[in-house]
Amino acid sequence: MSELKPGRSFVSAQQVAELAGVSRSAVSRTFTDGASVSETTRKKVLEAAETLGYHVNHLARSLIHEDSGIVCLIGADINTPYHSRLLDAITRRLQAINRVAMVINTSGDSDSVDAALRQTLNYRANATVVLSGTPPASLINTCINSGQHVILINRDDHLDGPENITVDNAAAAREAFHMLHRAGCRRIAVVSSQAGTPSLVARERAFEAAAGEAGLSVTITRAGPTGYGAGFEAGRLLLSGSDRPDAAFCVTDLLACGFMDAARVEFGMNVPAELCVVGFDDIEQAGWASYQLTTFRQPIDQVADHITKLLDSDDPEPAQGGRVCFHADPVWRKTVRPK
Amino acid sequence: MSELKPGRSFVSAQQVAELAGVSRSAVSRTFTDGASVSETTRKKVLEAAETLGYHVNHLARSLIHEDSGIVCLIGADINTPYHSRLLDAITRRLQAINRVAMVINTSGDSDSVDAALRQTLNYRANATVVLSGTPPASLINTCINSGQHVILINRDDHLDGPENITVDNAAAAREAFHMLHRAGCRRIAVVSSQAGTPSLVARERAFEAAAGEAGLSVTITRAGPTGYGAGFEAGRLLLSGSDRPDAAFCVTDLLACGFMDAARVEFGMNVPAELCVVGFDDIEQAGWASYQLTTFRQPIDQVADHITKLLDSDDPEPAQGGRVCFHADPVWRKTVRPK
DNA sequence: GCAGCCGTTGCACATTTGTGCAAAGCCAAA
DNA sequence: TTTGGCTTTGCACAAATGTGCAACGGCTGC
Repeated sequence: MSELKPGRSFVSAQQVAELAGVSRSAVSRTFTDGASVSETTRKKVLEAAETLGYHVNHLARSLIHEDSGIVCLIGADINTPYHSRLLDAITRRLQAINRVAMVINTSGDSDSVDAALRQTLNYRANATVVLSGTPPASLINTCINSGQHVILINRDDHLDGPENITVDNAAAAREAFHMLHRAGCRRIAVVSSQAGTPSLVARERAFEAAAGEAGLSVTITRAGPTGYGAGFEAGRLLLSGSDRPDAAFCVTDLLACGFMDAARVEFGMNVPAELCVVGFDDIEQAGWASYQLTTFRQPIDQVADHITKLLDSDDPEPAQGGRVCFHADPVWRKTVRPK
Repeated sequence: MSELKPGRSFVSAQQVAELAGVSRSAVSRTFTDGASVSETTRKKVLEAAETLGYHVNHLARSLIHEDSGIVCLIGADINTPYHSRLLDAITRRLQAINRVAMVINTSGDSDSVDAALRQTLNYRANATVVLSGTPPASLINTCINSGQHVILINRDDHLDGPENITVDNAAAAREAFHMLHRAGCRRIAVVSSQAGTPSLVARERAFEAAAGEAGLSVTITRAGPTGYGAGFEAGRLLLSGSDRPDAAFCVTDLLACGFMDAARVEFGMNVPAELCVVGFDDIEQAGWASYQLTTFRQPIDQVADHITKLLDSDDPEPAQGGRVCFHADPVWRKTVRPK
């Protein structure tokens, strides 16, 4: 008879079996879908499990199956509106398909992406979703060789091997330019950040190229990290000069909010009469009455759905790897003049 | 000789041992701190592990030690500024003490807190931190009996057993009243939500009580869930009447932002000249130039530090269970008239 | 050269679970 | 009653790891 002191550690199937008067196998089969147990023993086992507070040890279960049920989400800046919404959408869907999310926060030191990917491997995660940051290729290969899914979001590097989910930043940025151009804007600024993320760079480049095709040149300002403060600072710099821009494409809604606040509070400007603004992401604040920001909606639900499809083993027709690209649709609000 | 096809599954210590020409024990000891291995075999093992892409299986390791290194974070609305910041702070610190965070999102169905707590037990989590929601007492007891830490944040129920971390909502709400009262406000509204969370209720009650002591009565409006939209709606309702309030205590910054926007955009009111506003949480947006909201700062870092202290086994003097209460300090900005 | 000591190594067992295989039990039909 | 078939059950092994114990090797001091 095993020790039965209830106060210290987890209950094992052995203890349940002894209390129920059956073999440990019977306990195991009771908690395994599709296994053969008679109704009477099942009942005895469930009752014993209930009184002892037994819960199947998924760690041990994962030793046998190759499926741990764990999905690692690696990302930085998860306190940011866009990232936290993405995290919310993904975790919710993962639970719906019986996976559990392990979140690794790579804000802070730069080499922590390495450590994060190693954790992923240590815990035999079923898949790894990289929301931001640049993981070293060697570790990615280890993940894939070990049979893990690796899903990169908004990374244009690492072409082969991992599954890539991207947003068509270039198309949206071109569309942003034409929105502003059609509104009559000719002195257009681009407000970006010093982060240099592939997404942000793609938006800058495509916007600049579209402007070039229309015979316009743009000035790009990168006043700090991708956030409200950098947008505000960019506004202060750009609008204090003699030839103010009449429009700005902010590569992020947070930058746009900061930029608009600088324009209105520091310079008393009227948006969109004197200054048109277009953002990117469609964070919640973009819809607030103080901003009413015209922007592009990140296809967060589509991205999360696609991840689900990649990982759901019960899906009749699971999506296959490679590259997927979703479109970011414009959201018309009030920071661009109509017509 | 084990199968050595690299393309399918995880590498085991056995395979590393065979390649390095040592026993499996030597491999295990190489990756165990403080175990006795000679420098030469350690080197051979590390080299073999590197070429094969070996990573210690933490699941198997956790079978032996009782320490899985996993900490479950259970919460809803993680896309909200306050919750996402809390999540960010906690995950960051957990990694610093070699724990990994498993996030369970309980937005959605109401009974998902049960399921979340069961997951916690299934994965033998070292500890469970409940950020929001009301877990059933029976499951909490199972967690504690199994040797888990259970940490409840901002829950005033469940007094014994789990460790409680709370914020002194009542003191802050009283202070909020006196700030408004001293500013000369006499027709004060309380803007709350239909959520009925213990924190929110505590703020409402304490504010109302403080007003009562000063001989004032307040009207409480609950126009929807705890968010910008409900604050906006509350503003619309409260300010359209004939006797407008001259101040509002919003139990959340999000509500305050919505309320202010309604006041300014829908009614053209001037804050703080005609209307003083006090919020709670000190989310990032409270500091934006458009709001400059006077509010109370959630002691997020203190809470996260305390959790760390509770869980860090290396800590020389770990904090002991029971109840801890942190103070929410006022942050003076510009939505309350000075003097 | 030999005894003693210390660092290193391998064997075997422990952790918890799922499952193939064979035995056993049960029910019905002949 | 016996036989056949089907369900249920227990044994034993598998998964990957940590570790106590004993053995082994090498080094040093006498």
